[in-house]
Amino acid sequence: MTYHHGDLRRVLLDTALGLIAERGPNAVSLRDLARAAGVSHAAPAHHFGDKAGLFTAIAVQGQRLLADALAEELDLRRLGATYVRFATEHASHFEIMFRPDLYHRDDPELVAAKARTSDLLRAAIPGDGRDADRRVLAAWSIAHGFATLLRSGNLDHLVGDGDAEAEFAEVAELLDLPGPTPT
Amino acid sequence: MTYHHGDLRRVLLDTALGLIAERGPNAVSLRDLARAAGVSHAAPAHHFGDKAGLFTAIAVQGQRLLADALAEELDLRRLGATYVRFATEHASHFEIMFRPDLYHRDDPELVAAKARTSDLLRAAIPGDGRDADRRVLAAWSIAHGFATLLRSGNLDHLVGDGDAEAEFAEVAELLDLPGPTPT
DNA sequence: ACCCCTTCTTGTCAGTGACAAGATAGCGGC
DNA sequence: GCCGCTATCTTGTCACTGACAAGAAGGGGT
Repeated sequence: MTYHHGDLRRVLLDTALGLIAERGPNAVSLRDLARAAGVSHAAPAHHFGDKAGLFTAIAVQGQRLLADALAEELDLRRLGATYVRFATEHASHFEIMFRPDLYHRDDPELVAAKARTSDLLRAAIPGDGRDADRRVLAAWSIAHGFATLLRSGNLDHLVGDGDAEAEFAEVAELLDLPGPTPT
Repeated sequence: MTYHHGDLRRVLLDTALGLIAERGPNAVSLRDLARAAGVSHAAPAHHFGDKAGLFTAIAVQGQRLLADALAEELDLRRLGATYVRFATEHASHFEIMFRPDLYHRDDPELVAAKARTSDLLRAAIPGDGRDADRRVLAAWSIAHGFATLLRSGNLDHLVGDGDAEAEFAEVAELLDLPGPTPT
């Protein structure tokens, strides 16, 4: 229990997410993390190899969570809202996921998780020509842009506090996308 | 010339932009910057006070450049393309501007520059009701999302190398926005 | 000639990430 | 019951970083 509690990796990940939520990724040090988890300053390095390794693990977890969330939404027009909700509910994950300079971009697990997310997005749009690609691009861009601007505090004067998701739903209506399986 | 060349601040800013372009903002240290500029390790601190102060100066410069670029484009539908072009041409600035954790968010100069950019965006959309707000939001989101996803390497399989701006122009057509001054 | 302010330097300190080497615990084989 | 083996975690150390303090160099005004 004391030396080998076997759960350290999970504890470290959870603790790291908490620290990131408080202070942002830049202000998190491996030593802070170790202190917060009550272990020695080199324990994190063993599990993640690197500081980038820690963030890689978080990015992988985030991609999987995002894919899971997207997989449950069938209506294309609501997919964007799901994306925005993910960005607010899993802010720490989202924060890391789109900062490739923080983690190991070519980690196999990460690449796989990312591919799954990307495939889900792609599959949500009917058709497979360049037009369909553009629709994927447009839908992803508007959702990602909204979520990112929101997180960086650039929309404070345009969007209220709790209703970000609802606000986005109305914004997304300006985008010309097909409804749910109109066949 | 040697001791007081009076241009150090500008030189440091330019050098910093170069370093950021090479290695990203996280990998830039004040001491690297000082070395690259050929001055002592504390010289940057004098001009910018802080590491965050350096990034604040870059963010201010970026906001002004962006505002200038946007001010020259009258056609609303091309505003997004201008935004995307700015993000690729001034990648280092863009990178910093939307990382509030890196700089002093409440710097007066920064707030002013940001307000000018925001006003320009706002003024480009006719009307002033909630509908107009939503159009601003939609246009900004899709441009920002596209630019951000592009920069983070998430669109590599969807968008070619040099034609990002053209590709975005086509994507943006899916957005329902009024043409240039349809009065 | 003097003062004063800005600009830049030298010196120093705690904190950080990475690495090396050692300690501890659990587990299978015999 | 004991021996090794390996994964897990600790202790010790190093170069580097950001921040700060104190001082030197230059320039302008009077």
